[in-house]
Amino acid sequence: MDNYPTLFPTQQSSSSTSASFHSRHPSHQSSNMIGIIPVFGSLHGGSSSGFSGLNDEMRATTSHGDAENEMKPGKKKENKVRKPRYAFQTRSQVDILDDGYRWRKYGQKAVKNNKFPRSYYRCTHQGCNVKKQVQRLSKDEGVVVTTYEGVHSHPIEKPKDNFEDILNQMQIYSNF
DNA sequence: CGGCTTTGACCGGCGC
DNA sequence: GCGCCGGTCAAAGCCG
Repeated sequence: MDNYPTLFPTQQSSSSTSASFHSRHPSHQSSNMIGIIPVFGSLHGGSSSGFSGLNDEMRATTSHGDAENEMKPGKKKENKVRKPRYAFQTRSQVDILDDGYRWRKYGQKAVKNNKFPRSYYRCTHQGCNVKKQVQRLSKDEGVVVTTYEGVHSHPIEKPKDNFEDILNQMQIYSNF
């Protein structure tokens, strides 16, 4: 199946699946991407990544999440399709970073070792099971970690064609 | 009036 | 077997 038509920051050719950070609310804060961590379904290694402090805080988030949606004991699907997971570390004053998609909040839980809660969002598009969770580091209040799970299979709901947005994307991509 | 946030309860897995 | 923990559901309320 074509579950994964496009991946994330692999190539710059797919601008549709990219993320354009812009706030819907009239609160324009300075958001500088200071780190991006592609998290795959292999966390068993443990110290495979060199993200010391950050990874330590995020371990609780990505600890037991490794495989696809259906992983039932006894009836494990041979589906080797693992859901891609990407963690974005962004410097922003606000938690809500609109990437162009429409998200619906479906939960909020307190995180251990963290004074700030974690918000769970889900793409409101029908058939799009992309999830995303936003967490703020207790150590650095100005750092927001956004973890995307899954890949969108539909165009971005863009309010309008803003060159600024596209420019913003390109800047983000050329940042690393 | 519709879509979305909120918030507590619930569930399944894992560790002890 | 029990309790903890992270993730999800769902009813009610809020806001445009």
